[in-house]
Amino acid sequence: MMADIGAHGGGRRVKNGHETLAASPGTTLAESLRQKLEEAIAAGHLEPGSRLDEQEIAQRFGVSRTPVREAFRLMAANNLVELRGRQGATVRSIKAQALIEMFQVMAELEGLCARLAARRVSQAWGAEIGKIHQRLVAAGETGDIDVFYDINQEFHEAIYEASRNTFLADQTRKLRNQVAAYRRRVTRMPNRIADTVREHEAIMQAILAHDPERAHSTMRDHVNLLGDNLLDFLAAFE
Amino acid sequence: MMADIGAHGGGRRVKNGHETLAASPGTTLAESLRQKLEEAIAAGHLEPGSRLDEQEIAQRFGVSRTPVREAFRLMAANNLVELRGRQGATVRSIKAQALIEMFQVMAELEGLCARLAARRVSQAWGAEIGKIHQRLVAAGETGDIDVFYDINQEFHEAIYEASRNTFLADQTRKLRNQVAAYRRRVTRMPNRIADTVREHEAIMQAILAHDPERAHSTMRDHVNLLGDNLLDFLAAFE
DNA sequence: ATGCCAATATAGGTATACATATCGACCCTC
DNA sequence: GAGGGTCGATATGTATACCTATATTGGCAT
Repeated sequence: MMADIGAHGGGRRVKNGHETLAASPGTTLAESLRQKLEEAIAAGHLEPGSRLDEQEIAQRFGVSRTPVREAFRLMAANNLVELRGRQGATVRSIKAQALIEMFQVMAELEGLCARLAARRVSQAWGAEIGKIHQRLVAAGETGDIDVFYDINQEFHEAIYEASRNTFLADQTRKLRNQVAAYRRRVTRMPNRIADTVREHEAIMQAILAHDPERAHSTMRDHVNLLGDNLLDFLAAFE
Repeated sequence: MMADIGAHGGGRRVKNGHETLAASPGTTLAESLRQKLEEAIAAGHLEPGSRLDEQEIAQRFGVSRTPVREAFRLMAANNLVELRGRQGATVRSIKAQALIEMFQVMAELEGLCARLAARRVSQAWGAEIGKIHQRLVAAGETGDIDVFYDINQEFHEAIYEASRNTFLADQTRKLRNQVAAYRRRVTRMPNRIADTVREHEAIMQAILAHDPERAHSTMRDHVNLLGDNLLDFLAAFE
């Protein structure tokens, strides 16, 4: 079922109770749609495997089919939807095997981020990541899963940036985005929060100690563990 | 300038001396266009930075603007063209800094391919890669640069496959494709052919010896060296 | 002469109309 | 009664017409 994707955001409101869509000049409808839909997928409002009906979405946002189609093409290239010619678009459903493969790559890329970060970080960055980590710990104690998830994301994002390799950061972000729909579920697993905090500490120490190899391996292990947890989680369902 | 992109390929020929376009059923015009254009870019027929005019291309292939636009969107997501809203599409021009970053990632990904390959390859694969390598050596001696380039590609492709991680293989292929337009030029550099042969031998030995770490490092070095050469080459021009 | 503003042209963005392939339902046959 | 084939509905793929934003060029003012 398609929940109320994009119910916030303040653009023009179109006539018949349609969803709103940012209409900032310089931006295009297709791009706005892509953002909205990707958010909806990442947030789990659009189930993997569910069909994306061009007309329905066009009506929902009060636009024609053309920008909707273009948004689909954009997302297809991000591996977020599958386009099977003449058979419509579906939210990409990732099989366990594919997830294993993706985590293997992601572990390597995030590991590279950490390695580069270890070589390049400044003192100021150390203070910043420290603050993020403190907030993560706090959220862990509160038990607010959604907040924890977001701060966790911030932590990794900070390391992407610290790698000072924008291409690498982009690639890693994209990949992270692809598995986001699945990843979110894992946060709710028994020891995941405590483990995450501990693993983040190890990563942080390695980076701040300017130890590239240790930064690499701790980060890689962290991502792989998450992947393992995710697979356990999926296995429990099917 | 736009050379004779897609002058070969045997689909229906459209009325007014247009380019041909494969019309295999089950495939879409947008997809066919994407392939043609990506080939043209990789082959260097479309210079980085050159403008892609929707109407011109539509006319050239005898289709409407719609599939052309969709092909652009598809390619944009592959990072092969840049779409600046309302300002048309251009073949992506990669700056030296970006190339450095991309090679850093590519080295890691190809390294991972090699590492996995070392763990997984069979005896049969060893024979096959050996044959490819022999052909590479032969082409090197002949001095046929284009053939050498293609066989070189085959060698790497064989390792992608051997990693048995289709996602990784896809990612690596895509990345390779993105720098293809630049990469081709490097093959013509003084010692590149001899170096390539030597480096490939080291990689091959490591993989066949089932030594993951050595496979990783030799491959990583190989890619990094190529990147360095490419940067030298570019530096000589600007 | 140079710089800024405005008007116009061009081309990308969007909407809609049309063609065609796929899927499902219903009927006929075995 | 079951299975297959055909016909029709629906949605995707494509074409085209229209709208609007951006760029360019020319004129005017400083």
